[in-house]
Amino acid sequence: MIDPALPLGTNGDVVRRDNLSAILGRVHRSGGLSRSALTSATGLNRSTVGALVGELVERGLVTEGEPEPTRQRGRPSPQVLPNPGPVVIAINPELDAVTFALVGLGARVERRWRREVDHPIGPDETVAIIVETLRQLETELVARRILGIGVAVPGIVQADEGLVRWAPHLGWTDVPLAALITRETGIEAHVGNDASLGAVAEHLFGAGRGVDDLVYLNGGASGIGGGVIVAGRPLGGRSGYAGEFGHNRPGSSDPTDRLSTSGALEDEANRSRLLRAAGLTVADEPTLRAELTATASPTVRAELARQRRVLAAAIANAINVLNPAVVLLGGFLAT
Amino acid sequence: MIDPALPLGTNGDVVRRDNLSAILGRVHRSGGLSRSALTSATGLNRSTVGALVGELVERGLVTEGEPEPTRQRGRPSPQVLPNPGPVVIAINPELDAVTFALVGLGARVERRWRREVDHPIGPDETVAIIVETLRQLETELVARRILGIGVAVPGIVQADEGLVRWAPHLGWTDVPLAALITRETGIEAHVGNDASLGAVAEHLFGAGRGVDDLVYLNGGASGIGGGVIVAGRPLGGRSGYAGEFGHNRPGSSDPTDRLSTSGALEDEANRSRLLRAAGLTVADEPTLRAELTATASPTVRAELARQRRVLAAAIANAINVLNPAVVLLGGFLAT
DNA sequence: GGTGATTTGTTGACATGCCAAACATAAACG
DNA sequence: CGTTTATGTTTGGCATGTCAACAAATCACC
Repeated sequence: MIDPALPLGTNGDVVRRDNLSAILGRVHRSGGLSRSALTSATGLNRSTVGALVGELVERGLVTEGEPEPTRQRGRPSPQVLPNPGPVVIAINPELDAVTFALVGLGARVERRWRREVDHPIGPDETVAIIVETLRQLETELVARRILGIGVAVPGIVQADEGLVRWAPHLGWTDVPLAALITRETGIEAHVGNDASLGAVAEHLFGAGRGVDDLVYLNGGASGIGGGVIVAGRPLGGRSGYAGEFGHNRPGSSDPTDRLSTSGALEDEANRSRLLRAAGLTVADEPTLRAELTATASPTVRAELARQRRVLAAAIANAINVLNPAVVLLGGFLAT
Repeated sequence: MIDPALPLGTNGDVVRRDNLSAILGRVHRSGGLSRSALTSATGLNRSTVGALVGELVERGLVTEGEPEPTRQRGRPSPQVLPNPGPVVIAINPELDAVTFALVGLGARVERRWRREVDHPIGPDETVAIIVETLRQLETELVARRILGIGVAVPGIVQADEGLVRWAPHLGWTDVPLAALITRETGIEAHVGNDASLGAVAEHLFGAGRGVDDLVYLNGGASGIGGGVIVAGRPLGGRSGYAGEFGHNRPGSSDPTDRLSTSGALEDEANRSRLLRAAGLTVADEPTLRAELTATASPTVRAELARQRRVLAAAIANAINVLNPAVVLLGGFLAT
């Protein structure tokens, strides 16, 4: 009883789940691969892989297809493909709209749509929109198997509890979002920080594929969010609040780099400062980008250079502490 | 073959090793606990725990002792104690001395001694000192079972390869230290960064006991080292270089807080600045501490306050990113 | 086109490790 | 001193992965 969080013992069931998960995970991430590839990738026995794949087929999670024509000798190995049936629903509530996506195994985005909103919406209204949207899709969804709902929230989230602690952008505080959604829809729901989930996505399917230690910084309209992958797993911290790079105060060699009183990264380097410097009021990302690359204005270029310096200092700090293999920038930071 | 670092499959052997390790780890960390406590802590079956403990007894790693008198009903459960026989040798090479310790299971430090050196020593000389010291202890050690050697190096270390990449303090570069030691002594050797290992120690036995997410900062004579525990495991980063807080440049609200050109934490907050402010040239930790607490000099107090601010900014950054449950300070930082 | 080499799926025997249940043991309670 | 309770011990059973032998499917070579 000294340390309840210490690793527990392992028993047979755990092994099976582990191996099923290893197989399914690989199929999901690769979008389909041969059984023999699975055998060598997992280090398991041929017969074991056969049994595991069989179980996944039975459960309707994968299908086996024709072997890919290969120029190799030997008996061809059938492709193990993600079953197109089961889907999850991905939801991203933002200030101006709620975005939905229907995602199948293999990370295939089947559909994607937005529900615009003309005013900031609270949790209840968000859940109502979700319920309504699902109802509209009922005929389509009834034939499918819905595995779950995942919500990416711009704010501080306690993922294991499904709790939105604080989403300043949306004006939410202490919302048990996962529980609310599950109650109204009957579907298992999970909640996460948008930037953390972005980091996971980049790690599994994006630019950080195959890299087990990465830092992901995403510049949104209202701030800078971050996600960290450590040893292939998302960095959560004590209660899942990790990755708040935006509130960091990076040191810079030039005091004039500092414009805000706080000195926090997201106060120094942000989109609205760029817009202001460029003389724009509102602009989507491509427009802003074009303006910034085209301009010859020394003011704009200076502001760009300043933000780059601040950002670089913040990233340098992160690299010192986390030693990631790559640092990925998203949103306006990419610009 | 998409991602070789992904989790492999699990088979029977892994389960057994895992469970033996779970039991031994708990006994080691607690210094001894009852079999029934092990059962509930691991979640394994009574009979399984019995078998596992039996195997560990057979291997000479634990012993079973008299049950502790308890006021409970029921058959008393025997204590599972670390076997005092096997030991590891802990080594910490520093600028002025090499420190050795003989540590048994249960983290009992049996002996500890220093070999002073009057000049900076290279890797070969260090290994020679180790060999010589072991030879002196031969009569004592021959009866014991030496499980391994662990070296805590002040510098950047690639732990999995046993490689010291860069130890500026010692002047070492790219030293395959573990291999050298193993070659000369025939004993399995492991190498790690001193601050990282310090973090692990605090996590398992010290102030961070029972806490799975912590940051440990250690102020030494020549800089600031850091170690991070994430989800109960040391944070390594891509190649084990993580935790270099000392090179971070924290932002501060007051530009006058910045004295060095680099702005790096260990250039701003360090021991020699404190010594200089206090008007001392050399002092051990207690002396310095006494001087600092006793003094009323405004210069000294200002310097203390300044270092505190810089340190606080650095820690705040770390908290934002890592969300640890605790931050531990060691060395002069504690002062 | 046929034959052999090669790779991989399939099947059944086997080993291993954990669990569950029945029993044994040792303490506290009344 | 019997009952209750907690826990060690033993036995049998079950799940799971491995191994070896065999079958199937492809390529290479003649």
